[in-house]
Amino acid sequence: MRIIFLGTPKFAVPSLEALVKEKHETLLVISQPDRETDRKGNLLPTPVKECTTKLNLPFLSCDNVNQITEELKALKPDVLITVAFGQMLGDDFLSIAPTLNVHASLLPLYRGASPIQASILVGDKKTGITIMQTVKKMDAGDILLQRDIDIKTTDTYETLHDKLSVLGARTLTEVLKQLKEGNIKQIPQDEIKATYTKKIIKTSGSIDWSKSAEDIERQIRAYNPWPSAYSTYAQTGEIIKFYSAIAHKTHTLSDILQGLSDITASNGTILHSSPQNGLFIKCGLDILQITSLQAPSKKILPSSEFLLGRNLIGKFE
RNA sequence: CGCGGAGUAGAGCAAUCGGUAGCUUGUUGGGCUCAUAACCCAAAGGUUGUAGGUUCGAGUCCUGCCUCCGCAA
Repeated sequence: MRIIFLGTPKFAVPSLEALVKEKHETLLVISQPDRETDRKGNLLPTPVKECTTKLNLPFLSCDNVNQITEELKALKPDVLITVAFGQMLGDDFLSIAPTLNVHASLLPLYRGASPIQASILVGDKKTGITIMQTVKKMDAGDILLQRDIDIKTTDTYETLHDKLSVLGARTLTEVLKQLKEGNIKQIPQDEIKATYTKKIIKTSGSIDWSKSAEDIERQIRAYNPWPSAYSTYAQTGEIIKFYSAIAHKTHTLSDILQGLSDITASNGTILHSSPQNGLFIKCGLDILQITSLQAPSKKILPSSEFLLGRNLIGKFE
């Protein structure tokens, strides 16, 4: 099929590669303009742009595709595909040809910018990919196909993102195949069940120690590696980032910690800290054991190594 | 030249005014114990990222370069 592909970040790359592999005719690939910079301030190409250079595909950077609808129409595409593109699409654009979107959740759940993080935060057992029609209302179009995937208790944003981006590519090729054969059903979304997710910002990572250890552990996984869950170490005022942790029931740990610390302390208190046993922090419910963390300007370290060089006392706020 | 931090033993960190480079852990050897991620003794392990400069003397001060990290999503 004749396809115009719109995508920007890493998530979209496997889908684009799949189109090429399935020998669809990729008329044009469009990304947001390059925005990320390295430490020296040089602009970095978007992952999709980088991929097109490698695959030798026609490419265009564009900060508003609604202004080039005529040019796109002239290419006579059969279908337009958006994967994490990042621009609002207007009526003119959507009238060019059927437009499909690859979304990383089981819609109508988690519409919006951070579906992967949302599914981990909530503690869902499953999430998945939805291929749907792109309409003006965000992520609200009719569903063409869904495929689900288990969320493991060890999955972080990064691992789940990578799995879903591959699943997204596979699901997309399936839909295109069905579309070509002309036997595809469209199922409207149940608006009542729709939920929405916001764009993640830096401060989303701030830890509220009055939450349960389980909730905080999921927050750590959902925001690993970015923006990462963090908290202020009261003793020095430094922001410490947390990358992995284990939630323990208070009653199963009280034996281990007995005599070492006061498990009735306030939320955020460091109950125990030693290279041998690890780092334990009091939460609103139960106890969180931090297993890897990072001090400012330092590397991410397992807690055993982190605690060799410095002893943590007091509390996090 | 976007702003900031860092580089010291295998690993993680100290080193006050510029004056003997230490600590924890790991490794190796020995000892002890019913027993441990236990305890005791000993040893090995460093061109302090790199190239220069200042100095009687530089981990420390100055300049260039390399590498890593945070901010900027």
